[in-house]
Amino acid sequence: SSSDGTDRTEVSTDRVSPRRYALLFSSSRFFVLHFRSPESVEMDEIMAAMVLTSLSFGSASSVDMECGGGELSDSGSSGYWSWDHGNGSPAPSPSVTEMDSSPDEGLHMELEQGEELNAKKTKSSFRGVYKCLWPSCGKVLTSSVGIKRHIRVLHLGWASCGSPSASEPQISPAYRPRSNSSSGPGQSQSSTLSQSAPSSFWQIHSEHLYQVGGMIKPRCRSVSVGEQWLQQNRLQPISVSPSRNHCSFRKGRGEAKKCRKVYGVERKDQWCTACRWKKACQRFPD
DNA sequence: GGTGCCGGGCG
DNA sequence: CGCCCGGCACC
Repeated sequence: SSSDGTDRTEVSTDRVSPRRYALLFSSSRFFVLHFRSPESVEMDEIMAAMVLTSLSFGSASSVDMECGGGELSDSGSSGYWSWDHGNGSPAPSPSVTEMDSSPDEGLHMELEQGEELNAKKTKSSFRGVYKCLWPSCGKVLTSSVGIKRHIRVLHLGWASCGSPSASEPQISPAYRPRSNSSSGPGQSQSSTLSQSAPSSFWQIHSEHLYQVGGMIKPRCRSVSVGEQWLQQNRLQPISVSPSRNHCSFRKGRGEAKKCRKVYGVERKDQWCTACRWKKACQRFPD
């Protein structure tokens, strides 16, 4: 459904602190500096998408403003966001909390020691000001939504947030940066979008999607039951052959005795209805 | 061949 | 939706 994307965006983190922004931005720089292959542009885009995704968690109201209210999607160039420092909107309170072992899944494992140091360095000069670390940009904004929009519009070239497939940002001409917004650095990069993603990023992204999807239990019963069965038997679900990893997967025989074995065919009237109807046994589930 | 049950048909 | 069954995979 089309609302999945936004739901997924709003779900998990309202606890991303400004420090987390700095971490993300610094990691962006990290990859920009270290990958100079032709795929670096793709990496930049995906990284920026991740940054945007995380930024959108920063303030719950910003998500609502964009996805719910629709101001952004309708008039992206209406100057809703402050493009310079003159707005006077209060900078986000730098409530720097210790980055504990909160379940931050993919993002956390991206941040390793070196980047962590870099992040701390960034954070020291990070007093409520958001600096775009896009290569050769360095735009400074005072609000998270501003920087978010900045990256989205200038560097990604897309502004809609309701796309169900977050991995496919689309270039929307209506949201191209205006001539007076800022002298467009990185415009040449925003013109080429690609579908392929570097494996590391893609793992994070797909894992996130997978985990979110896991909350919505798969409709196909044989998958979930099959996974339970596999876990009970200490087998790796990954070892399931790809030809039967979807709804066609048929779980193996469970160890539990079913109505047929317990009562026998001659006392079929004592079976559970599911067994009588040759469905999955409800009385003795695996 | 027995068993469990998915997929689908029927009323 | 209740009921039934063909057919398949597992044992």
